[in-house]
Amino acid sequence: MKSAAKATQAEDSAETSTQLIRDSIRVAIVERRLSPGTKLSENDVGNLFNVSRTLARAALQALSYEGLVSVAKNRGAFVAYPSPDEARQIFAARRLVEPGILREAAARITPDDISQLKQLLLEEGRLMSERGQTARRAEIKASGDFHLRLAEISGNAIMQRFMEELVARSSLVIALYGQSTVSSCGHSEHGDIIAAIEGDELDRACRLMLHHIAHIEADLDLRERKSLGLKEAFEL
Amino acid sequence: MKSAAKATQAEDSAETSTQLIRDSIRVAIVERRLSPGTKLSENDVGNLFNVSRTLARAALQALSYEGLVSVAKNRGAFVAYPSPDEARQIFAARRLVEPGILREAAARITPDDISQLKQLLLEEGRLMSERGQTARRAEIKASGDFHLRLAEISGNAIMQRFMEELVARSSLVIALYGQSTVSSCGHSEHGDIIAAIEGDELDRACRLMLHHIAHIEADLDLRERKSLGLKEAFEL
DNA sequence: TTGGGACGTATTGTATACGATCATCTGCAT
DNA sequence: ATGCAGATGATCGTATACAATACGTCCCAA
Repeated sequence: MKSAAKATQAEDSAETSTQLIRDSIRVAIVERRLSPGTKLSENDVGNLFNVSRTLARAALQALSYEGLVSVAKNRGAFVAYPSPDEARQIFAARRLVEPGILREAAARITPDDISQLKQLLLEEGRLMSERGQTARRAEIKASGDFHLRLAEISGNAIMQRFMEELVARSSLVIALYGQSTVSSCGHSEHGDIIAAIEGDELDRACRLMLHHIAHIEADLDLRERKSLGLKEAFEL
Repeated sequence: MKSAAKATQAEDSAETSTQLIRDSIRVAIVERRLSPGTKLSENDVGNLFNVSRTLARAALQALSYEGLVSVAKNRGAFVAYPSPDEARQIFAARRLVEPGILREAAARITPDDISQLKQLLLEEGRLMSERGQTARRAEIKASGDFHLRLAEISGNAIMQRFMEELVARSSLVIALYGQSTVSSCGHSEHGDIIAAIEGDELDRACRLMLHHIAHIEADLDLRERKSLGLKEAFEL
C-alpha cells in the first residue's frame, strides 16, 4: 500500500478514536455486514467501541457527510437507504468521473502499479471461486478496491476520496437493488481494462470502463418499492 | 432557487445550529473574509455564534471534511492553507468533472434556467464595475455560483455537492496564489459558455469550459513559498 | 549571550449530565 | 372495536466538566 492520504492532511497515525470507528463502520457497510436501514444508535456504537457517545456521534456525523448513513433529527442514525433516484445519480457520477480518472491513471502508471493491479485481480478471482460469506465479502471489497486503486494511481487525492465515497455508496445500492447472485463486478472486465491500459489503448480502456459501469447498473432493479404496497406484498 | 438537497437528506429547515455555523464559515472563506491559515479556535467560534464548544467543534470537523479547514491534533483548526500540489489537484479535478457536468446540464437545461444564468451574469457584471470590498466579495461569490448553478441544473446532487467543495477550495487557492488583481473568473467566458449551450454547440461549450478553467489556473503563481526562506525574504 | 529545562497557561480531547423530543403504551370514551 | 389523550421510556441535542497535550515564559547555567 502506498501512502494514500498524505497530501491532504498530515495525520501521522492519528485521530485514532473517531477515525477508527468511522472506518470500521464504513468497511462493515461496504462489505454488507450492515444492511441499509439498520439503526445505528449513538449509545450502541459508543458501547461497541468503548467510547462515549461524543465520539460515536462524531463518527456517525462524518459517515452522514459521506452519504453512508442518514441521520434523522431526534430519531437517530441509520445505514443509508438510497432511493432509486439516488442510485442513478451515484452511477451517473461514476460514469462521469471514472473515465477521466482512468486517463490520468494511465498517464502515470508504472509497471509496478500494473503488477499490483494484476495481483488484486488474482486475489479477486481466487475469492470468487471460494464459498462462504467471508469469501463473498472479501470479494466484494476486492472488486471495489480495483476502482479505488486506479484512483490512487491517478495521483489526485481529491478524486481518490470522491471515488471512495462513490464505491462505498455503490455497494449500498447493489445490496439494495442488485438481483443477480453473481459477484458485484464482472471480474473479467477488470482484467480487460488493465489489458487495454497496458496496450496503450486508452480510448478502448475508457470504453471498457463505461461498459463495465453500465454492466453493474444493468444488474440492478431500480424500482421504487415503497413498502411493496401491502397488497402486492401478500397477494401471491 | 430550486430545491437542492432534497434527494439526499430530507432535512426540512433543520439542524440549524451546526449547519448554520458551518455555512457561515464556509461563505466567509469563499468570500475571502477569512484568510488561509487563520486560526479557528473552538472557543472563539462558539462564542461568536453563541453556542458551546460542542457545536463549534462539530462545525469545524465538517468543514475539515470538506477540505476548507485543517485540524491539527491538539493544536486546533485553521483555515486551510492548500499547498501548490493540492491546488493543482483541485484544478485537475475541476477539469475532469466540469465538462461532464456541463454535458449533463445542457441535456436538461430549460429556457428558464438559461435566463436565470444570464441574470447571474448580469449581476456579476454589475458587481465587477463597482468599487469596494463588499462588491468585490459579492462578485467572487457570483462567479463561483455560475459553476455551482450549472451543477445544480445537471440534476445530480452528488456532483453538485462535489462541485461546491471544489469551488470553495478554488477560492482558497486563488486567495493564496492568485496574482492578477482582476476578478477571479473571466467574466466574459461565462457568457461564451452560455451562448454555446444555447446554440447547442456542446463540444464547443466543453472546450470553452476547459479553457476557462485553464485561464483561472494560469493566473496562479504556484510556487512553493515556504516562509520565503528568510534569505529571499530580506535580500532585495 | 545562548541553550536547556521547569513551570504555567491556554486549548483541545473525551466523558458525563441535563433538558428536549419522539415513539410507544395504556386507558377511557365513543 | 376504534380512536384519541396522557403518561412513560428511550434517544437525541446541547452544555458543561475534567483530563491531556502543546505552547510560551522564565530562570539558570555555560
